[in-house]
Amino acid sequence: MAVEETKANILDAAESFFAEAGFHGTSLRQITERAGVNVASVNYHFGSKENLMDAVLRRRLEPLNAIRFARLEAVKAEAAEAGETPSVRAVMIALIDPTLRAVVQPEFGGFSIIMGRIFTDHRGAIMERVRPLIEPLLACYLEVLYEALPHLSREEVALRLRMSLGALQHAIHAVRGHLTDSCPRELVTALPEEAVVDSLIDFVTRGMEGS
Amino acid sequence: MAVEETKANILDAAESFFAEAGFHGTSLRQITERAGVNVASVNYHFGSKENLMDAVLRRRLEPLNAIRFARLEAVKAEAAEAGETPSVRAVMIALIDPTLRAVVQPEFGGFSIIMGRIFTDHRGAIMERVRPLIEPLLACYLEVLYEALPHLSREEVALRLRMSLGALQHAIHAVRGHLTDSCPRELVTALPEEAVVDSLIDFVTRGMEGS
DNA sequence: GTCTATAGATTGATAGAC
DNA sequence: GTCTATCAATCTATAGAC
Repeated sequence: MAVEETKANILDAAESFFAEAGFHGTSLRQITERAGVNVASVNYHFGSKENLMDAVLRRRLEPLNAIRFARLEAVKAEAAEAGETPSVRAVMIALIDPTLRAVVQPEFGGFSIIMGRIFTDHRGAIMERVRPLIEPLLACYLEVLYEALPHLSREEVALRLRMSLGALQHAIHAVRGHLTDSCPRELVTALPEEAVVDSLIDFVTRGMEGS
Repeated sequence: MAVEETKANILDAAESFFAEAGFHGTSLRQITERAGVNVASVNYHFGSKENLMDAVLRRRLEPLNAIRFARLEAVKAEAAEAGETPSVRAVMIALIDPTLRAVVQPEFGGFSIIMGRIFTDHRGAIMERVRPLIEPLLACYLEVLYEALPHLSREEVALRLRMSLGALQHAIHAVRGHLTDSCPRELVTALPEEAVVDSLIDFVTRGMEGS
């Protein structure tokens, strides 16, 4: 088996198990068995279980963040060309649209579940390793939102962004739950992906802009 | 040591460890050591580690849910007396106000972190055990919201409630992060509890009511 | 009810043959 | 690069003295 294929198989298996049972709830033996590789290969290719989790996250987050940065730059450029400040709605679309669309792709497996869990994990070594992947992105979006909402305090804008991220996270779970398996009935949406994207963007735009 | 005191000490220690490292990331030895009790006492008093988690959750959720049910009933009664349907805002206050106020109390320890993690866990034995504590409450709130928003489809209302719960969850983390320890800077709010409650209620009311 | 001691299984990581 | 074998540590749960 080619090296990259072996690594990809390990990453796929790890992603699904970490989503299902969490980092501590998953053993390397489960991962290597599902990946069809040897027990020792995780430590050979990744160094440790923790490094493996890091690789699982980076594989998805780095390309996704590149897109989200680019989308924000495009919004800023377009507004600058018109001599205006970007609209709140345009900024939120730049953040939400690529995120939700990426995350519902089947190959993203349990990534959204892992991220959702990490996002509510304030402690632990893993959060420390994801933080540098998230903070710069949020900082860029916040800068633009401060300009777009000059009548609000920075604290208020940051809190509203945080609440919007919560809405995004749960919307993702609502759609993904629909795609995957057993969920509390009330928490799964029967709406198609398109409808959820639209509803979410309207929801957070109203939330960000109000009063 | 009195029995109830022993059990309470175990529950306190378990709550903080489960919040810090998760269910699988916590050992009974860590819990019993912090609680100042014997290793065997968990199995004596609770039967198993999983039952202990169940008890940790019930201790907080059952009284909190009783309050949230009562608050909803009060809103319904008040509206019925005036011959109207309850306002969306009143319903969201009934849900959010007691939740956020309970959860920021110091004795609630890591409960909000545990709940946040479970809420994004669609699988696993623990979710199965929490579900009956959550679903009936959501169902009651949804019934009232359907009436208050008759121009929207039921799917749309349910999705919006879910997104509001996401906003609530992240608002809780924003305040609690402020009260506790290291968090990503952007994700912690410097605003006082009162301001967060107000901002959150405005945010979700706008989100639920729009278009 | 609380304790010590331990069974029995599983873990992450590594050493060394091929 | 992949394998087997294994180490040393850790885990949950329980048995039995007090």
